[in-house]
Amino acid sequence: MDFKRKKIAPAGGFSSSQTKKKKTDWDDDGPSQFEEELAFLDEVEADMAMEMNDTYSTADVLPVDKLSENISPKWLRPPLPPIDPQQDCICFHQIELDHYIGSHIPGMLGATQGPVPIIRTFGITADGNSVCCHIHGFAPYFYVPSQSGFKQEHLNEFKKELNSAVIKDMRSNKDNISQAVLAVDICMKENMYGYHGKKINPFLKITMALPRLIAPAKRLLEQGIRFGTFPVHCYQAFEANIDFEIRFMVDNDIVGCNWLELPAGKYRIRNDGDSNNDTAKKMSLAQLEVDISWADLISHPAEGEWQKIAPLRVLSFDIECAGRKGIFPEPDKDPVIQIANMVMRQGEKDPFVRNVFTLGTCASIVGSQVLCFEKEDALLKAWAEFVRIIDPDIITGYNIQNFDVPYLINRAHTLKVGNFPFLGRMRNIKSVIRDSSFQSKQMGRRENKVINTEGRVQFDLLQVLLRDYKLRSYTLNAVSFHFLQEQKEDVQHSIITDLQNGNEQTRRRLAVYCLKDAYLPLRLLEKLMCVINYMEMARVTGVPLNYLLSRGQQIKVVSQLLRQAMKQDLVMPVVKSEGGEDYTGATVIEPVKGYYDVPIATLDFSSLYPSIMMAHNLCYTTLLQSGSIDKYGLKPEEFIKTPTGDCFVKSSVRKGLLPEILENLLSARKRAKTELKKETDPFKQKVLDGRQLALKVSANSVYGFTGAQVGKLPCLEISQSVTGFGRQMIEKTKQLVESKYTLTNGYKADAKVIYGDTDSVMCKLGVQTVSEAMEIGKEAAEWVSSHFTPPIKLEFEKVYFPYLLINKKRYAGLYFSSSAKTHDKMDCKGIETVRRDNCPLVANLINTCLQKILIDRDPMGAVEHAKDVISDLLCNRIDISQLVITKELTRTADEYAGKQAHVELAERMRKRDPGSAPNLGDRVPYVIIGAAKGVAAYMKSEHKKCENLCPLCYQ
DNA sequence: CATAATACCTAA
DNA sequence: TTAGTTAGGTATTATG
Repeated sequence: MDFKRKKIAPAGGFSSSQTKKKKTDWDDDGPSQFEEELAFLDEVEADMAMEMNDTYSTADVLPVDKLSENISPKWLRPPLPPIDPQQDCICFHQIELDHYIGSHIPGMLGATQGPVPIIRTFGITADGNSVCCHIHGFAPYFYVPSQSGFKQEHLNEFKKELNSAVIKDMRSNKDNISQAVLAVDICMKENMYGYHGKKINPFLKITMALPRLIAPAKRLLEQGIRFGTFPVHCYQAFEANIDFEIRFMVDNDIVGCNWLELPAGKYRIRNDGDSNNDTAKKMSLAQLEVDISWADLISHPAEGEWQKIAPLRVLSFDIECAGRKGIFPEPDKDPVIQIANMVMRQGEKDPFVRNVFTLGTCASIVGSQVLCFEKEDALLKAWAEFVRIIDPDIITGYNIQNFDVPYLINRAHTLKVGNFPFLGRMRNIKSVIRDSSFQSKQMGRRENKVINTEGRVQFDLLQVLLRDYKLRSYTLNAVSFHFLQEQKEDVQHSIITDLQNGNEQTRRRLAVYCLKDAYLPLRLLEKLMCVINYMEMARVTGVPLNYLLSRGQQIKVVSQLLRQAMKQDLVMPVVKSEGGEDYTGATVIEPVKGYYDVPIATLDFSSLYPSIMMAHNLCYTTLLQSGSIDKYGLKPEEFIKTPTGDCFVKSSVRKGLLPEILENLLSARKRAKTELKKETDPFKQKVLDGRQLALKVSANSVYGFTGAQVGKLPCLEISQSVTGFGRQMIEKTKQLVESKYTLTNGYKADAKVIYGDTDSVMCKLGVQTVSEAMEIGKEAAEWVSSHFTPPIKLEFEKVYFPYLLINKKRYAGLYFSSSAKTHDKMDCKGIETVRRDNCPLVANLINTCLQKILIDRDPMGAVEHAKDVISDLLCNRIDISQLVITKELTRTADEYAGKQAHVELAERMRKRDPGSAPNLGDRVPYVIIGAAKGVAAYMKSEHKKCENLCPLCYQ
């Protein structure tokens, strides 16, 4: 008998701590692979420097406190070339845009007295110089229809103010004011109110009337939105719930991360001295700080040459703290002992700055600068200065947003390091920690800390991964393994303090570990093309980069909708959102369950919901209200009735905004794809690929937006019509396929649609080979397409052969698409193998069984295998400590009242070691500690004959 | 003990 | 001051 316990390889890249190789004596080990990699970077750099001779002059040191003698010239940005404001234009790649309340600057548009709102944007020139630009004269506003209860005395006050206004354009349009009034943006803080019958801050009154923006509102009010859902009189205000930044960007055709141009003669450069008192003093750490009026600014659409990306500086860092045994480090008690930094220019391969700040001595590390400090406060002070000198545009790391940055700020506060919390680009703005909670159906409730770093975008890799990827584990180690097949340096958390208290060699070991933790996020960012993809998303949807990480899906659609609405002279109403009835969604065709040893052709509608909206012109502005048909005397050929009974006018009467947005997105995607094919430069290819992906994702989220009942502009008539059309289409597709491909029509067999979900049908065509199935599939797709309104299109996508249909939303098959000879992959949908709430043993077992069934075509072999594994399990031949189960802990332990195993476990972990206790949203690996009732009896019974999975696995 | 309610995660 | 949708399978927990 075999008494040895079998080792089960962990599935899904998860590796429990027990399986890791333990290094007990690090001094005896040679350099790790990472150390060699670091050393290699040094060599590469030396060669480059020889060729290019690219050292920067130290003359351009930014006016911050000196960071001892360790300042390296390569930390500095390239020196600013001489600029003649009358002759030279300045172009920069804008990466952040915000606003503040400041005061008037002579020569600039806007109110001359009192506080004025100023837009501020940061960016980088093509040469890598940092720019801070103050944009003057743009005022917040929203539209108020004159008949909606706006008091006449307000209007009179407005007129008075306007008559004395300094902006001359305003005068010529003053007669519009009685028709439509532009009032304050409610997002403005401090004693300013939107118009809700409340008070209006006087300074805003005189800056409000931007004539070209009155025009559409006026027309709107005169004509009404003829076919709009929302009659004007129903709403107090239009576009009152729009963020000021978005308002500015939309009105000026600026999209997130595009290039801005300051034309020669139109801007003023700020400088440090106070010699010139009509020029404001430089307030930022940017190399170039300028003022300009909003009307003078030129925005370049992200096309052609302006698709380029400036050499942005990306800083990745990681800190280590000396925690007490078993207690999670607390910033008021536990010191920061190391901070590792990696700085890279976007588009380059390797970081050009690599260093580590250590508390206490540390032996040298080839490929990295080591900066040793005796005192912790000096270390923190120096690091903050380092950040200000490096002047990063993007700050990244792993969980920096909720751990590293707050910890550093709190620690610096405890140690009274005065200048520490100035991590942004503004000299006078302190970085403070704010708590924010964000909840959405997509991501659940998420508590976050927010730290302001003006001009620098925080790009916490953990947050990116939580948003974009569904993973079994989100530890840096697991993530690195999953994407890079690489792991962290092997240092247990518990020994960090011991390493710190050791000698310069042990601290060196810790420093290498810390460096790798700063390096890995950079590598991951690169591998996953996060920066490029996010920038393309910002450009496509028009929102600033930081919105993409801090806000939800809706703002992206709102931004596009506003832009399109402006083109058609329409304004967006404000609706109060209230939860209501759910509407019917898609159809899932009842599956004919079974194992199919014949090819199954799969036909899909490509971008089903967007194409429905385009085909039928579904939009807010085309929806007809009950009674409108008679009221406007519409002829039957001028409108359609959707399956849900809602009516929309055809595009011949009025073209909808949503269809237009979708057409633009999809045609831009087509363009990007063709450009991608032509492009040979791998960097540009990445950009284009990121772009086409962003375009696809944006198109698909438009439907969701219309159905979001707690949202900015829900319209269930649209969303339910879309799903209604979808249901009709999949049903019709099934009928068409089954009626044409029949024996009587001369085909080999009667075709049968055995399954379908939302936009796809799986067809058994009665043919024996993959290539036949492909051929008929293609023909069928084309033929069926001809029965629908363009651009709706059914496409042949793939053949499954063989195909195992277990249930609705649960199937597996070998996927043939690129070739009829060999399968591309084994495709599993909804089965345990793709779910993250199973123990890996189950996932592995089922995966192996599926392979036996589909690849080896040996179902009985699969049964035998399952029996063997269950037998091993029941006879205790599997090391139970390897049987790791992971489950999502999405609620606080209290809410569960200790009723689920993983919650119980979380509580025990907290008791034993509060430091390692799981937090909200963490995944908790745990082992079986007791079997359920009935398992013992089950084990005693004839489990050898059991063909089902052992309940143990599920316990 | 049977059934309903709920949690979780996925398909599209 | 902010949040994309519905359909649906499977396991676990609550309830009579």
